[in-house]
Amino acid sequence: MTNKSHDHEKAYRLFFGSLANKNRLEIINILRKGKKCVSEICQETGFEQTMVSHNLKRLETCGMVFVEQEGKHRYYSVNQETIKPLLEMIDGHMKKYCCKIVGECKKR
Amino acid sequence: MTNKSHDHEKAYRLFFGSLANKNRLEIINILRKGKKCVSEICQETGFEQTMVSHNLKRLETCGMVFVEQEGKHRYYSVNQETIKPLLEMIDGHMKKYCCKIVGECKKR
DNA sequence: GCATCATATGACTAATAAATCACATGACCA
DNA sequence: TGGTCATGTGATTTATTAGTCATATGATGC
Repeated sequence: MTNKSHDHEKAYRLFFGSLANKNRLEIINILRKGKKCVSEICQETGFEQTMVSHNLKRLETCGMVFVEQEGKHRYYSVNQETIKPLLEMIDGHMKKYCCKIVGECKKR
Repeated sequence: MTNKSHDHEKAYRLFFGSLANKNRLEIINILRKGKKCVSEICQETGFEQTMVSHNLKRLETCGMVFVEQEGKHRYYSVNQETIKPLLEMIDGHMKKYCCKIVGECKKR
């Protein structure tokens, strides 16, 4: 296939992979409640700063969160236009299928 | 935290992880175009049957696809109610951010 | 310009997930 | 009931990803 479709596929993979991770999931769920800077996220989660930064970068790369500098702090917030409704929609799906998923996993 | 919230988190992780993979992404995009059985998917993609089955199982576990038996064949189809609109919404996000994502990746 | 606080980055190791291989099951028909 | 076609499953190997450590950058105030 062309390079373009390869890039395209890679971007999708990166996008989904961004939330296929316990820590990033926790971070984005905190940000859903409102804008936060790195150190606030560290405090709220107990995570290491470097790990939080790495993960925020990934979320930012994928267009899931935006960042703005305020003095020495950098405030992160979820993309309200696309990601907020998307996450809500996924919550809807999960309301229906979460039990099933958990159940199937436990079988193994 | 409780077991319940742990399960919850695990289900989300599994859900997102399901599409964070080149092959499953290709499979679900084929299914978006219509119901297909395993061997048809193999033909269209050139993938091994066992790999396709493993991946379909994962998609099915997450409620992304449904399966129905027809003779010796098993036909898989995307969940029209929740997953179809979800994928369309993500396509919308990607239309805006795909270039950014690809770009950021290439820097490294 | 230097100290310090907040955050980012790169390289490496550790953890996780995916593909493959060998085999099992299940439907159908002779 | 035995053969074969379609698909599923478990175990192992291989590949990918994430977290950590050490260090860099960047803003602020003295």
